[in-house]
Amino acid sequence: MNKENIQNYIQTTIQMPSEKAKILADKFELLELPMNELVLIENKLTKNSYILEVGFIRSFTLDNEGNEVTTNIFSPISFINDVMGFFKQQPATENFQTLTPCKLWSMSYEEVQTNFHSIPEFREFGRMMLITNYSNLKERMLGMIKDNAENRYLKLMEQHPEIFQNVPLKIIASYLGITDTSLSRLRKTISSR
Amino acid sequence: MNKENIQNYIQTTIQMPSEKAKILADKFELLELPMNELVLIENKLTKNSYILEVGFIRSFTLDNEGNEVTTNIFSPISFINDVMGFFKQQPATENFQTLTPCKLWSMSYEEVQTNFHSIPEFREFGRMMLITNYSNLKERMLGMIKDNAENRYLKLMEQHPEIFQNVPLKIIASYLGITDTSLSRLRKTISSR
DNA sequence: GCATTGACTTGTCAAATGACAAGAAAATAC
DNA sequence: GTATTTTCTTGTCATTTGACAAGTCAATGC
Repeated sequence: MNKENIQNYIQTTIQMPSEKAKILADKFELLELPMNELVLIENKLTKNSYILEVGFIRSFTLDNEGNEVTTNIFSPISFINDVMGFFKQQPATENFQTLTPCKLWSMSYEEVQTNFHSIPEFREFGRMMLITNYSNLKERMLGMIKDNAENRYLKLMEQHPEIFQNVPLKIIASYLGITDTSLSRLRKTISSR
Repeated sequence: MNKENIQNYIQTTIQMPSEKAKILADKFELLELPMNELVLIENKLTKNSYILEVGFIRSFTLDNEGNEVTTNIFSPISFINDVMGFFKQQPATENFQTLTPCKLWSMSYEEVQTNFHSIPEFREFGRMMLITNYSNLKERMLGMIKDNAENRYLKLMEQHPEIFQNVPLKIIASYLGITDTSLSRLRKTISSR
């Protein structure tokens, strides 16, 4: 089982000897999922943490009218978790769903706890995941406030072009905070100039 | 100098002996500010952390059209900081401004670092501030997605009625993501039924 | 191949919201 | 007290956006 990518991911997140990173990487278990599978479910306890090596995953929740709203789209390599729920061992506040067949690496809550205690580098890795997640959330929040839909679209296009090759536009629209109809019009306007 | 409130705040955040909480509280320095004063400034390094004991503070940033957008409104007792900037010692991503005369308790970055190392309870307190902040941000994000302006208004009214007694409606409107005009109409609609 | 399904685009219309301006009300300064 | 400034409300109008429906296109299943 080739865990080189995971090892690299861990190592680029937190500086550590590559043997240490290898030991950590070895603690994750392979999980392959088909398309449209739920990885985490809202209101259910989060039992595992995941690293996404291949494929695309989105998180979503329902608004008060019952419409699905995509809150995030993850491309490889990403740490996948309802961070808050996991760290506090509370139910997840969102659903996570595969958008393509996915190759994930999984670690159970108990395993995480054990490794937190015994491996300082892992603790540091976990802390960094929390901080990164917070950072991303804040940036997204500010983006939603500061930019209009067109700018959000252009930014996503620039920062994550791979998403447009792999994720349906209606999901992307929902992530951008607009309807698929509006996104379609937006794309038309942009391409016509 | 009466630091009872601060001591209580620390103690309700993290369980600890009251002597410990007293020691921590004693490390904060009093700072009294008039209305409309900037506490933290966007793109400047965050030198201090604050606890707000009396008064109201907002955080805001500018959107791409140059309009001020209020991202948060803090009532006492709150921990006031650009958490991410402070922990990473990067420039703040938002401005923080007093909306009324304020009584704050301040601790410098160096002091925080020292206490982090020497006092485990303080480290724990800091970690809890990060988590609380993250939680709030996420809840706000989901609220912005799930609720319409009216529901956001009603929620704020319910959870923080004191804000309506102390903060101009135009600031509240901006926080709710609508114009002051729309908020005014919203209030009219609500009160007329 | 054809049928079916889902994704995407486009048109029409309605509703929500913002921009702007004017005026009322409240707070503050003098 | 009055004057001045700021906040808040309200009206009008334009723009944006969504809801809904119809139709195109592409992928998949049989």
